[in-house]
Amino acid sequence: MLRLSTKGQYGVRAMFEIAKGYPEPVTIKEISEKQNVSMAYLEQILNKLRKSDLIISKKGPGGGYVLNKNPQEISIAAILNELEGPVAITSCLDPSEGCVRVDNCVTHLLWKVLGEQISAFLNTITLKNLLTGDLLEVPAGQSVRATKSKA
Amino acid sequence: MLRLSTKGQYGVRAMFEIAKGYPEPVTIKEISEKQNVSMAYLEQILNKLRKSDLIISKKGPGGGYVLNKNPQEISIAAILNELEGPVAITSCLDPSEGCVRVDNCVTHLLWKVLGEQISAFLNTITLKNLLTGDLLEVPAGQSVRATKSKA
DNA sequence: AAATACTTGACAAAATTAGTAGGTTTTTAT
DNA sequence: ATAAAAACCTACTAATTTTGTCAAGTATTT
Repeated sequence: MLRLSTKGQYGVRAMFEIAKGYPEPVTIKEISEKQNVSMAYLEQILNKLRKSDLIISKKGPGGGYVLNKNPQEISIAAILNELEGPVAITSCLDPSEGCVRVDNCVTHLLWKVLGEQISAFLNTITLKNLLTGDLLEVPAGQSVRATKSKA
Repeated sequence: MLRLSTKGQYGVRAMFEIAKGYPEPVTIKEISEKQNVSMAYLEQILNKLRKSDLIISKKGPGGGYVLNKNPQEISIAAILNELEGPVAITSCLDPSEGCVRVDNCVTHLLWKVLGEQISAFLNTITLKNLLTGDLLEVPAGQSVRATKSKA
């Protein structure tokens, strides 16, 4: 459950390749070869990311894609938001849809909090973290909800 | 992104209704009316939950479904696991599939950690929490990754 | 025996995902 | 100027998953 689509997965991997080359342009062909994703499919993905100003494109020989910010300023959340929309565990919680039941829905708050936790997590991880691999430093035992405080 | 299917959503809501009636049996018809889901669809869902021993069914007049444990012993994670399988952000991370790339996949660890965080969260929430509504007590500002410790 | 409720399996419409195909435009180097 | 390298754009389609419905049974209690 809670699968990410290939667009999101490939998108992050593509951004990783572009981050590796930063600040030099990286071509679709290179990304395609290194990440083993078809050029045509990558085009669609990078197109979206370009329109949201996460990357800049340069045409012609020597061209390619370049990050529009430093790797540490681009979060995984930002990438996925562009490619898959905001985290929305239920359609209810998608800002573009809206909830009919709302008040009498016991699970509404549950999914809302879960979504917020996921977003918070993805916001703290940047391309820099992927480059240096320091994701490993997340304490294994740390729970999202280790303690419960009174409201 | 990261949508839960209706099966998972309805499943949790159905379990909530059964928990509300606990320890008296609750019929499919009641659940259907209160949660506004078709009886036929609910049957499929409850069938799965019964096979995994989360609930017990009683036939005949006065029958219905009953929780097989106390509400505080049934986590949301347990319900969703039965209906949608384990949390697996990528197919790579689904134990029933497996990853070809693994070692050279920079994002593998990222999705693994995210999945673990989600599972940890869902494991801490029980039907009891849904009944009493004390989900509200989760501190709003608490981040999954507030501090970074050295490995 | 009648009422009530659960069981099973097949089927199908709708939506989403995943990817292909083919042509256009811009830039650079010769 | 011209050719090559690269990104850009639009449409289409095949496959898969989701979201259910339907119908004919089976089991239990009163």
